[in-house]
Amino acid sequence: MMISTKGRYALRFLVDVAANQGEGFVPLKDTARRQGISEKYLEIVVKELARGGLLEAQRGKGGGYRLARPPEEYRVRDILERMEGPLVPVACLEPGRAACPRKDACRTLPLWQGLDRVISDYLDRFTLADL
Amino acid sequence: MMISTKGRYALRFLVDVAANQGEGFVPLKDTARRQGISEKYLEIVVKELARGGLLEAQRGKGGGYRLARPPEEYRVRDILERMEGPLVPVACLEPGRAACPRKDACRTLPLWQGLDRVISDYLDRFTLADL
DNA sequence: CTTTTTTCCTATTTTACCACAAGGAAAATA
DNA sequence: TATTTTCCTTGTGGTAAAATAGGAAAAAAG
Repeated sequence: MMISTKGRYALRFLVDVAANQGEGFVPLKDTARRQGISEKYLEIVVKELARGGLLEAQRGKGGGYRLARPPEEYRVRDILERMEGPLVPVACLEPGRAACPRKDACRTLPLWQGLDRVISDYLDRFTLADL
Repeated sequence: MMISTKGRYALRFLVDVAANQGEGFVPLKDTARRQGISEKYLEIVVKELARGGLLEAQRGKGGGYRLARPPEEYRVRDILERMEGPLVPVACLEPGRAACPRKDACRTLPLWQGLDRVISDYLDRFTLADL
């Protein structure tokens, strides 16, 4: 599996907030109920989004979350990478990794590079506004 | 990560066998050495390929493995799915799974279906002969 | 028939991550 | 001051990845 609940919930949360924020803030509790996601677990996910500057938070009564920017500025790939780490399909393509000693002779490397490319390109074509 | 060492090793093993089988069998030990893979672990991977009919095995001296068919009849996707299970990017697309109750309202489902499509299409374009 | 080479089989281990659950502290509003 | 919300820490049960260990069974060569 490439995308865990962390990434999927993050996306669903953002879409829900985008759809339900008028001028104010959307409390996590409401989204959790609407989306049928465990409140406590969603907290973990959302906190990560807030730390990444994707969400603005407001505590206390009338508080909650809202998008930090307009929906069309959220690339799906950025959201997912924040939660999942790099979305490479195989370990040998991970950034910041010592180059594989067989990289020049490896018959399969080009295959993985192509796959990585295809996935990245696809996910770059979508923003929150498209959902 | 989408593809684990199981899938990657399987592919490398098959490529190595294809390249090194003349008329006879290629012993696992040799491939393990050439590819720098743990012999014992590679056994597990290869046994799965043999059970799936992708390889023919011969025990004893002069034995080893060879391809059951010509290289161009091995689709990369089939090889990987044998080792990894279904290659879907998210759990909700797993075959034989109860349909998600929100599937009609889900804003993100089409995104995942498209991603799944893109990945499958890419991996269907390659066979062992291409590597 | 014995030795060597190879695949075949079962079990165990280590490590890491996933998907939560629990309980409260701190802030903000009414 | 009471209530609502986010924030923070900690624990937990399950599952999978990536091996490792130790031998049994077959096949060929001597």
